[in-house]
Amino acid sequence: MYNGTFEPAAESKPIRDVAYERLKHAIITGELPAGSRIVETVYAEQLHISRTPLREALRKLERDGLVEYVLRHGVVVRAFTVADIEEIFTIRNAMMMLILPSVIERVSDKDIAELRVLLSEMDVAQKEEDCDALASFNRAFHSKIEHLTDKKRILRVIDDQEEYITRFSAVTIASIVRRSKAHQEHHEMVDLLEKRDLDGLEKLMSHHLDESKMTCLAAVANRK
Amino acid sequence: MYNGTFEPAAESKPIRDVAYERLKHAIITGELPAGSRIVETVYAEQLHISRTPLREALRKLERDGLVEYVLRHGVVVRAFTVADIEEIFTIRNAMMMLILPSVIERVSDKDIAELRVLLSEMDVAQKEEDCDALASFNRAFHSKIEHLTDKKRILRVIDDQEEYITRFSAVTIASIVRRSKAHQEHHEMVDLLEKRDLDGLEKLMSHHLDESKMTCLAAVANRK
DNA sequence: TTATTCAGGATTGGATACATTGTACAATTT
DNA sequence: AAATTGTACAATGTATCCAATCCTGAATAA
Repeated sequence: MYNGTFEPAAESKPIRDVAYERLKHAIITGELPAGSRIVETVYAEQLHISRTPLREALRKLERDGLVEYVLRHGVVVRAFTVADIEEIFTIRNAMMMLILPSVIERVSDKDIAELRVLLSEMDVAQKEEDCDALASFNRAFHSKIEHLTDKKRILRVIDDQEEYITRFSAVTIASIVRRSKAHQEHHEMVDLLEKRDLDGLEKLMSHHLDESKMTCLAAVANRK
Repeated sequence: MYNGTFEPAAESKPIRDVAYERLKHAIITGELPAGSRIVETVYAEQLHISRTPLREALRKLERDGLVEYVLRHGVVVRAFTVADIEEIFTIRNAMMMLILPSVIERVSDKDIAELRVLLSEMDVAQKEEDCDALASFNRAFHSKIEHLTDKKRILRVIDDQEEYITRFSAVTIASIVRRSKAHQEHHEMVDLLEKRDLDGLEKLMSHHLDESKMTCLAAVANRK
């Protein structure tokens, strides 16, 4: 009888997925700015992999719309215009309204308790003005709420769109005024969730996303 | 002086894209039913290509959500549940409402004339009960209207969702009652477009998509 | 009979080699 | 000098090769 421990069975992701995530992260954070050309041989070498898995990763990024494939020229990181940001938030807002009923319906007291824990961590980050921490907490907070839905496909659309704007989240959070207001709204959201107040949550969330969009647009416009 | 004709410069797509489209088509039409395993060597041979481009095509399908990747087992065609169809139509409807204002704003008399040409072709197909032709005309009709918008990202979401339900369009059109009603509504849509009646178009489109959803759901439920 | 082991084939993961295409720039021609 | 051609280099497109893993099923042991 085998009495040892089970090895995690080398549940390693394929290397192509590692490459995919690394590249995606680089694009989203702006490390790879729009217009950058991704030359296969260069990045294969840099990631210490061969071209085959790297190319598979590029094909995924292509379908994500993060890079553009130019016939026989390879891929180039795509640019984001103000119109893009506008649309992304529009989509996100509309999709959010579609899932909120199911979120209210499915949220448990345990979920709310967990959200409150997150909020208290965010309180600290807010007080200490730790924008990096706040950015990732924000994302976790919204993600947690969204994932309460059972509408997998709508959720996927939201997730996709959010990925696009992650690259701007740092910029958005830099605004002190908005940061404090948003933080307050996050608290209100959990209160409304606890009360199962769909109407109130819809209004607040819609407002919250609109404000976020405005700040984002302003920040991006300023940067130019 | 060169006086001949210009060759189309062999603007051939990469083989991986051909493979991608072929496989996508096979999945969408149901030729490759849900649950089918796609073995790389088998399909590479069948398409007379090597595994490399085929794998790139599979990675695209993976991001499309049409196939599922199982660790070290390759890809399997994903199944569609009733809930999926429900969500797909919900997304499509919501996104449609978001672009209609821009559609009304941008539609030209030339566009309307072209839509009427399409409609007259659809009249014939409708009269002759040529469901295949009607299915592709339907798609072309809706596609033409949607593409009048300048909201590229929202359009992309719509297109993505529509791709998913293409596999059911034949089923939907099979319903004689719905077919005739839908055909009539298509005529009304162009009338409303011509009048630039946003309100009317929103109502009609929303109703149209709802009816389409119902028929689709009924057809799929029956098939089991 | 039933459980187990182990060999062999099948399949995916990844790397490498070769082919094709495109680009840059120098050489040449007008 | 301007335009054109040619050539070398660089990058992508595709095929093939090898390794690692998984599955199957026969052979064997309990």
